[in-house]
Amino acid sequence: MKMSPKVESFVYHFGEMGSKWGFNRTVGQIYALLVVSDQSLNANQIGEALSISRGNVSMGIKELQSWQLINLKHIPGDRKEYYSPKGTIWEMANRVFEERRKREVDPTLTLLRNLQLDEANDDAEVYAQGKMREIHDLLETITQWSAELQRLDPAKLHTLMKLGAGISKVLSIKDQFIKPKKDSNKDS
Amino acid sequence: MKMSPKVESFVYHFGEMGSKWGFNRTVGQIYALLVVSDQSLNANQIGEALSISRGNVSMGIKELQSWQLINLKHIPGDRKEYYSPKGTIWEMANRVFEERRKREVDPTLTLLRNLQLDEANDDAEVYAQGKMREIHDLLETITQWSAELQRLDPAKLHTLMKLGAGISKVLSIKDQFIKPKKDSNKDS
DNA sequence: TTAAACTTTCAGAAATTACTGAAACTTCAG
DNA sequence: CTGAAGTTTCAGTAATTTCTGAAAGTTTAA
Repeated sequence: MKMSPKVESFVYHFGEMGSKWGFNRTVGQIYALLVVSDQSLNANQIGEALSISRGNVSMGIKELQSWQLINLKHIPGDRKEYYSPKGTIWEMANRVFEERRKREVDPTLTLLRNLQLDEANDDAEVYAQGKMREIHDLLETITQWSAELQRLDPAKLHTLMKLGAGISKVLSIKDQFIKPKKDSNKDS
Repeated sequence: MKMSPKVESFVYHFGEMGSKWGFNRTVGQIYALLVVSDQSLNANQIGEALSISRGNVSMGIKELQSWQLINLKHIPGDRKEYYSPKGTIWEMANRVFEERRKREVDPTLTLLRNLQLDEANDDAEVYAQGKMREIHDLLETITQWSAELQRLDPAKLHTLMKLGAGISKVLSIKDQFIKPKKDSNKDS
């Protein structure tokens, strides 16, 4: 398993990107390699292509499984396990967002809610709690929207997104239909 | 400068979060501290509150400036510089997205485009280029949408977001208005 | 059962990233 | 100017994260 120069630069670049997106360089490289390979690969092939140890491949695979990003396949007459990316690229992006939400955003929301419950002891704490509430609301809003995005059919959503107008036109249409209720959101 | 227990757990938590969002623990802590403080703080106060060295504070401040996340203020009769967070929380989130786009997504798009330009040498490369194109299109779509989001008035957008319906209703409304053109998107 | 073929685990080593603190630099009042 | 009050830089050190490879574990064909 030798990578072609194109695949190689793709894989190395996505190793670096991966490390900014929640998994380490090697994990990013393994996933990138699987995505651009037209066939499933076994652990030895992966290790050989990326020049990393067998143990490291195994850990990387495990990590990708915890993100639900890969499929495992058995080829008849071969005892090795073969790996391939699960779902489309779009589904992959969704899954990464979703997983990070669970791992990072949810615990933050819990913390912020708990800190709200504590009575403030002085003005400084009142101010701090106000800011924490702003952050809480922002995170919750983003979470809700992204949850709804994920409930849509990916192919349809993709088409809609590419279709043209973009979100500002969408929102202006929404505006004409959904009139703000009188004084129904005192906060913010 | 001693942090209250509430502020302390908030600050430490956001230090950890920060390290998953593109800056290191200390930078996250400094920003979190400034956000919940009702007054601007100078470098000594920050260092004391977080128990970090003067040099580290300086590096953190510099990093936050490169993300355009803080303001600098001079208090008459005091030669120290005082720092406070710039803009609202929502603007902060926008700025972080925007900055990461510039630093991470744009170079990726460039790479992917360059790899497209190279003629494929065999079937495997044709397959790989196809996948790279999918990733390119996904990133570009996300980029466009987020750019449009940022062009909207933040306050209005926030209100709209909290208003109710959510994106799926918005999209179904859009659907009724914008009919797909006949066969106009052969790709995807 | 057994043993060959494969996968996983994990302690220690290597690589990377972050932090300290002293020295260099800057600014400004007198 | 001068020097006191402040900020920044950066070489060396510390902390953290990642990787290796040998040993332990698992699976399956015979």
